[in-house]
Amino acid sequence: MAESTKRYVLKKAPATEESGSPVISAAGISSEQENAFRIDYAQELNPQQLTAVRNIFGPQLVIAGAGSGKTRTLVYRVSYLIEAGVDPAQILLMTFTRKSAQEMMKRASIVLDERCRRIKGGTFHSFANQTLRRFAKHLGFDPSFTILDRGDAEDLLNVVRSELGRNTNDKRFPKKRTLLNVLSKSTNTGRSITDILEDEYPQFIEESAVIEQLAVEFQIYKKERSVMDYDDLLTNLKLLLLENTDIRKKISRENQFIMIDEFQDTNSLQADIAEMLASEHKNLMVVGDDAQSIYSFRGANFHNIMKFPERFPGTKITTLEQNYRSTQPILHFTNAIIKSAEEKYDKTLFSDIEASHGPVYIRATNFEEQAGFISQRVLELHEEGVRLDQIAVLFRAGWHSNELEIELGGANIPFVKYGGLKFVEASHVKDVVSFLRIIQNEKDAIAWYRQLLLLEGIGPKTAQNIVLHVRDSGKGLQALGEKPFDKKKYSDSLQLLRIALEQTRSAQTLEDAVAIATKYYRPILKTNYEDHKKRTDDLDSLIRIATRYESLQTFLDDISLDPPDSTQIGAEASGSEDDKLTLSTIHSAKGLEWHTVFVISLIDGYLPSSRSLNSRAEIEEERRLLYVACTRAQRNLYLIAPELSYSRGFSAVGAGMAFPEPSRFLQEIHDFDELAEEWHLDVEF
DNA sequence: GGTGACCATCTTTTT
DNA sequence: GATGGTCACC
Repeated sequence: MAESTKRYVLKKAPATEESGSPVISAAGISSEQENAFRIDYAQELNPQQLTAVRNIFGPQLVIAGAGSGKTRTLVYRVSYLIEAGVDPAQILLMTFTRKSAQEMMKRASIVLDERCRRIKGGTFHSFANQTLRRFAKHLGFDPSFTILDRGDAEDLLNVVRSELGRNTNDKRFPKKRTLLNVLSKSTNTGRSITDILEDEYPQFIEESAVIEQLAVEFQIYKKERSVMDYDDLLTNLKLLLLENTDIRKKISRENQFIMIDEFQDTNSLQADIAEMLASEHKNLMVVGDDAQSIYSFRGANFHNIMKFPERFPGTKITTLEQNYRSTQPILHFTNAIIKSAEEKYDKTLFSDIEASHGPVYIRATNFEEQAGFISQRVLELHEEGVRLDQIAVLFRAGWHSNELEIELGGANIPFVKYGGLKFVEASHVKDVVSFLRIIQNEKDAIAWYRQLLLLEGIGPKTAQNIVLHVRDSGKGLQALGEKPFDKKKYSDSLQLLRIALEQTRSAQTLEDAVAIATKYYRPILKTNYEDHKKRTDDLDSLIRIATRYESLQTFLDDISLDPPDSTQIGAEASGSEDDKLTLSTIHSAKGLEWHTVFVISLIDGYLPSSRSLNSRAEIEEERRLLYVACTRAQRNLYLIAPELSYSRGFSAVGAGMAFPEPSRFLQEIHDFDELAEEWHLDVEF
């Protein structure tokens, strides 16, 4: 507002290093032993971190504030265990994404040696997947089961729904998306379907009996076809451990030391699994921060972390409060964000890192100006010697970066985007993947459907008949050429499909298999999609990704459980440039950090999202989201709130969105003016 | 039973 | 601005 003609200026950020940690004498457990260790843990870690590392037996809870060296602690604990003589294969490290597991293993092997790469690590889902493949038979599943992603699960649910006679014209019945939300929430929270309906979807309460039945049918359907959705991976693992004491004991003994990262984002189902995995030895360490709980929509409940000591009597609790990441002014600001939280466990982060400037707050006139400022500022920082991969732009939802992506494209600034729509979720990629899924699991009806519906002349009904025929005839693919399905309309294309499937199955390498699949698919792509030119590049990317895998199964598993990022693929193709700006949803930025962070579109309705205003709990989670975003910054933090947004037709918030207020979380900060400096932008013509 | 044109509805966030 | 659902016609 002030009529400032001064363009923004910024003093160079001091290139501060992490400060050294205090030393504490090695008391207790095995100091002679420790003396023989290659790493001087007392030298490398602060006292709290050291305590957490040395505590190797029994349950342990580590409350770790943002940037407090949580990863460092886990990494050193891994190496400590190995130095103490633990077989790396007996260490299980559960993390939120496979990427962070790999990152930790990498760091651990730098700290110690290659043995650290032999520990087991991954997400709950990937661990469940591996375990279930070993013991699938005990649950009546085929070990070559395929995994349904969200869309597949919804489609299958729709099939079941229509078989129950609730398909058309029924405005009173929830859509597949809602249905899956309800079922998923029920499994992930352990609450009954009726309970959830009453609470969140009262308009459908009358249908609760039907929905309960639908849930049962859905389970049967999936089992018959040897497919599991994300939730099944967890529930089936739990079931396996619960019903087979000998298997549970075996698995628990195989994993003598279990560590779980980001525990505030696990749900009770995952906590149950963790408990059973540790049942034989209780060597379970969980690490988390209640202030960073941002996954309650997936059934996570940050109270879980506080309940951990009740669940595991004798839990040792360690709190890490010193922050090694951000400057003190940034921490003053982030502490202020979380201070307004209704429910919090007091924890004030502090840092040794001084700085002359705090977070910067900017009101841009609109989204284009916001984008323009970022690209200009990024270029300047780059000039000053900050690598692009040390800069990130964070936002609430994937589409919030639309204008920015255009701007960056125009300014030739390379970037990767995380979160939002994924490469493998694009329909043409799913088409090819479903083709491959048929090879792995001939019973996978959803994959069959998808393939068959691509063929001219085949609709839902014929597709269903063909799938049933293939299953019941017992002749496998040969059945595709048989009697009722030799109609002229589609028999030729059906034969082409059969031949392609057979060729793919007998391919020597996975790469060949994917190449055959895409070759078969290319003409279909051309007729089905207007913009097939753009999409065809993705098929090449898929082949390239396949080269990294040995077996079809691991390839397909990773596609569902650890999918490659969409724009990363595009960027991979476009050049060798490694130094890229990061654009990311706040959720996907979890656990990461950058020299400079821009948090954009900080207006009410965006953050908090207009869809999260239904309850105090939801709003509080949005606040934590802002907290997570801001605590990613090491040296520079820019907060941007556009004054104008377009309300193009969609009426989620109505016309009021045209002149949005800055995020309420910013407005709630009392000393905002002292904690952040405001810059005014001047556009030069 | 399949197709295609028209309409509505959304889009958080992730395994 | 895409995707899904509905309806009328083949």
